[in-house]
Amino acid sequence: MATIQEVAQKAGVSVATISRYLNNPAIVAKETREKVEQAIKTLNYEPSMLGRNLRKSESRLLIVLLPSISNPFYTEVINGIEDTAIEKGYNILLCQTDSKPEREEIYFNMMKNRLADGIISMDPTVDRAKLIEIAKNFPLVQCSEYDEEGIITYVTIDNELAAYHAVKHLIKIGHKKIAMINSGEKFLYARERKQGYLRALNESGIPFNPDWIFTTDNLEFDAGRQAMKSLLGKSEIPTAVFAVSDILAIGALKEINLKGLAVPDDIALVGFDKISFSNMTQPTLTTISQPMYQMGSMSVHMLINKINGKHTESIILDHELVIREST
Amino acid sequence: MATIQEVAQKAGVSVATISRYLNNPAIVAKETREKVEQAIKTLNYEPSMLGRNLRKSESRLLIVLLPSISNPFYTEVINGIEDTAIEKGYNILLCQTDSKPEREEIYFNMMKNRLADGIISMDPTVDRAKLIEIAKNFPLVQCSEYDEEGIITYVTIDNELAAYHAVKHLIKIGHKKIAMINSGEKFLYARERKQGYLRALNESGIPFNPDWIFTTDNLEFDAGRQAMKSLLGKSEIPTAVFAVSDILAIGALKEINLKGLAVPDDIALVGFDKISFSNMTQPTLTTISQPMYQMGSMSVHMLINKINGKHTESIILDHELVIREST
DNA sequence: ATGAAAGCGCTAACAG
DNA sequence: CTGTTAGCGCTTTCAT
Repeated sequence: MATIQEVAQKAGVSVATISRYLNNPAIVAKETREKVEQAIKTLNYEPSMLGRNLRKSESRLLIVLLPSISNPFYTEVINGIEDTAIEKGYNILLCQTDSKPEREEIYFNMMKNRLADGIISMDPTVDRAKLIEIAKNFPLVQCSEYDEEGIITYVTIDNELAAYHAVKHLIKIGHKKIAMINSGEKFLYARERKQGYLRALNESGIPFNPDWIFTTDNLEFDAGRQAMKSLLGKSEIPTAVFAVSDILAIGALKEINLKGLAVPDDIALVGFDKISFSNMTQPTLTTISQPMYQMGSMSVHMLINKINGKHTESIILDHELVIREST
Repeated sequence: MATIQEVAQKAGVSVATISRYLNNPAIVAKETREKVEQAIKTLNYEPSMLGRNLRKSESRLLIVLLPSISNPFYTEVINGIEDTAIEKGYNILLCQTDSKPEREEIYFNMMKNRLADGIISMDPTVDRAKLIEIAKNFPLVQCSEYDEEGIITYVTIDNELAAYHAVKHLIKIGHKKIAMINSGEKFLYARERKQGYLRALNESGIPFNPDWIFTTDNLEFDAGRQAMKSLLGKSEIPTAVFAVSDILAIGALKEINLKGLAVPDDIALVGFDKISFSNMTQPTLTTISQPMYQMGSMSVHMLINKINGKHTESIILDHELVIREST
């Protein structure tokens, strides 16, 4: 591996000239430039990021913190993050916490150790106090999550309104017995979506039946099945279900099918996220689409602003109700 | 951000001592150690990886090259890679090529620029010549793919045998009209799986019907639907289908359902990969399970061996036929 | 057990 | 337009 010194020697110029050529070829004289190009080519030189990074005290790496990469919701957000990061000359470190604090610790330390220039946190289970402490000392934005205290810059959607739209849609097509499959209320978005659900019911004068809210302890397929199983066992069975994630809805769909019931004729179903699988089920799933790619892209812009010391406002993006076969 | 110098000054020792404390606390005297610990704590010192990396000329980063993170097959392999890498003190850079050469180029350059210590390539569409060139100059292993010339170390399964097992299973439960949904034969695994399909037919004296092989040009859900649509339009319709990926099989399932046919009664279906979604469909999918996690884990071990200059043999892992409701 | 000093590869004043 | 020089923060001989 050739170094900048060797190239300088070969080209008969100083290392500064090589560095200038690398960073701004225009400012070196045409004649010199040609000599440099020649030397670089014959030595097969590639500049070392290690040297550059130390000198500029930056890594051009962004940490993306998420619970798990296997959740299709995140994969689309990541696409937005990645494309924008590359465009801006950054690379991303995808960090799965699996909701384990010790993993989280590793990634926060990488930030402290200057291995990354900033963090995009998408983990809802992250330790709040630690996150705030990091946010105070390093560039950090939250994506799809946010802290109610508003200390941390974020990009998200209006979860209350999105849930309201979903349930309103079910009411509009004639449903009155509407259940909700929610995730734990320790999550802010779960509390907000429940509010939207309640507001929609309330507005239409439909009484709230606590029997029809099922709270899962995770967002996996099986949790959706269990939830539906429970709902189907109630004395009065709902005719429509709003699930706060497509995977939960797909689990519910499975259970409905197993019981010999049909969607949407016996039970209508609305999911959340518009993951690609939601279009592969039989029937396809009505769902709330979040602007996932845009969320990712925006977070990068905001984070890079922060890295460059600029002030950035939090932002709330629009969602969309996608009506398909399940309602 | 405190530096090692400041800590040294505060503790009244030399920077060398701080460095020793950081890397091997045992070799510094107990009394000095305490002074150092005190200084580190009061200054809130965190060592900079940038300095360390330059000095040791390593980045402790591994590039993982894959077509797309949204394919669930890769997510599980990645889990194996990530866990093992972290255990070994490395971090991973997940790099999606989207099968675009220019993206590939970026990541190869990162390697040349010493931003990573090695590459795990899982991309079947990678430019072969370039890959070999990189492999000659840098630590690189292939995961789930391999080059027939055998220059590059790899970890994979026996695709021919896996396909053979899948088709043999269909024959055993009484099928004779067995179609195959394959991906393009530019992919080695596609050619190998076709060989396995043919061998199984041949061994049971079932004549090969070229009408029943459909070659898709991608691995998406819609390609599976199109393939099935075509197969259902043939003069003679097969009673069983072997698809080389679960996503293709799920697409086929959708099309079968739309035509009012039932799986497995009218048509039996076997997929490949055992992605988590293959257990969420109605009916659940019979499939070939690859040891994805282990493949990821092994690749990291092999790559780190290479990084450390040790010789490493390629390896072929076992697959497993998982019989579920679709057959 | 500790310190002094060199240097990893690069960039950025500064001077000319 | 180009060269000289001083580091960025760390590790690692080589002495002591």
